[in-house]
Amino acid sequence: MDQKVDTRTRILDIAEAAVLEKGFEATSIDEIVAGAEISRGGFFYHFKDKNALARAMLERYIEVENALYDDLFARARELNDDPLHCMLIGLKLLAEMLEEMPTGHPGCVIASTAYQDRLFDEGVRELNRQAILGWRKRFRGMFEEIAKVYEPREPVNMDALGDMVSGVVEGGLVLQRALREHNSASEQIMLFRTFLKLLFAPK
Amino acid sequence: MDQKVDTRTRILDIAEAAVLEKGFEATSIDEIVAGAEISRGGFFYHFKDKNALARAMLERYIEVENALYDDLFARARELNDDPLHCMLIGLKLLAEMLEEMPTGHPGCVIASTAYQDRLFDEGVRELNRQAILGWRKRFRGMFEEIAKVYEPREPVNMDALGDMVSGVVEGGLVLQRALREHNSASEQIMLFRTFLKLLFAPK
DNA sequence: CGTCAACTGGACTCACAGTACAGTGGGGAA
DNA sequence: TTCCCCACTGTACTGTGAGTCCAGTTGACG
Repeated sequence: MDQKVDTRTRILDIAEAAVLEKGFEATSIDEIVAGAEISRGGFFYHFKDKNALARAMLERYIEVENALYDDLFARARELNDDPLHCMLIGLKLLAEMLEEMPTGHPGCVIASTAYQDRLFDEGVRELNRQAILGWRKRFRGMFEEIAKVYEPREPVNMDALGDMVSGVVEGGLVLQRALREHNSASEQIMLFRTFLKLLFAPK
Repeated sequence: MDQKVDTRTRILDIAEAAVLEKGFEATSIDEIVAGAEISRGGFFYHFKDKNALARAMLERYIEVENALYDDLFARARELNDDPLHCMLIGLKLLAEMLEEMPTGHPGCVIASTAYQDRLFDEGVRELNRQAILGWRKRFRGMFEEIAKVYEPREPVNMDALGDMVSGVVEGGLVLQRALREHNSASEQIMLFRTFLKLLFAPK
């Protein structure tokens, strides 16, 4: 079924590259079809419409992103057992990774779909929402571990702090795109890291 | 020339509301034309194409946003002369204002255009860029004033810290849109405020 | 040998952006 | 009073891209 590289995956690969480069709306089906060397009929055989494509892309993105976070913080944990230092190392690794990514980062697809809202159906929007809620849960858990060891210097809402990881990444990517600077996102993450250092500083 | 409400302004008003609600691409010219009660010819008399409309909208947005910041921090300054407290009060006011805005905040147009990139011409992109650079300058100046009085607890890049205001707002608005929660942006600003309190805390 | 999944290819419809241009109504300058 | 021009109206057209429909082809497998 997928000896060479199955067509569906090839469509997603081509679409992914195009969307990261110029956005979803600016990417035409004809273009994807040409890139994947299939017919228009072939495209619609795999995806009911552009919405179905968006959904499939988002699903893949979110999986990749989650795997990336898993890997990042697993590596950080190997380097240091302390939850705070693990977090700080993980964020450093994330910042470095973002600087090395020339084109774009999966995260930006979240913002992209969020801002083109009505172009997508409820399924896509809900997927988006669940992804962010998943990251909230993930990071809130980590922050709670940290808070057990280091009492926060100021009271903070742990859900909001969890969201701040996603928020800083998304915001950084917006800045990066608009400014045409390639390190804005990593700079913003490093500032967030400074925040955490101060927030959980031992007395 | 503009006794009732001149047509150009009326077009911009209608377009603004529609774009804030559902995004630029999802807003058709026919729809704007119907809303403003003019003919298609009338629209193209005022705007060469959709790009020109985007540009005019962005220009207006950026002006409004700048006026808003001027006003906010002027009010903050009246309440407290100290640069740090002025900043903290200003951010509080901003957070409150964001919570009261039901639909959307001008800022989101920045992210929106940043992510639909190729849909717009270089003029629009450059406008976007200059707006963010303007805010960087504005907030960097304020942070430098603060740093003169309160030495930062950790070394920070002042440009990046200036950008962080825009980044946190943009990121917060992305979260807010995606999560369908109305207070994410204000929560994120309040966390950023906590960061500043810790960063510039007297020893 | 038949059948089913995975396509190809072509001919549609529809919506929307954008062009072109002829005409019109009203207010100010000559 | 006339004329002119600004701010439109209205119609008709082109082009592009999404999406539909469907008849036909090809190759793997039972």
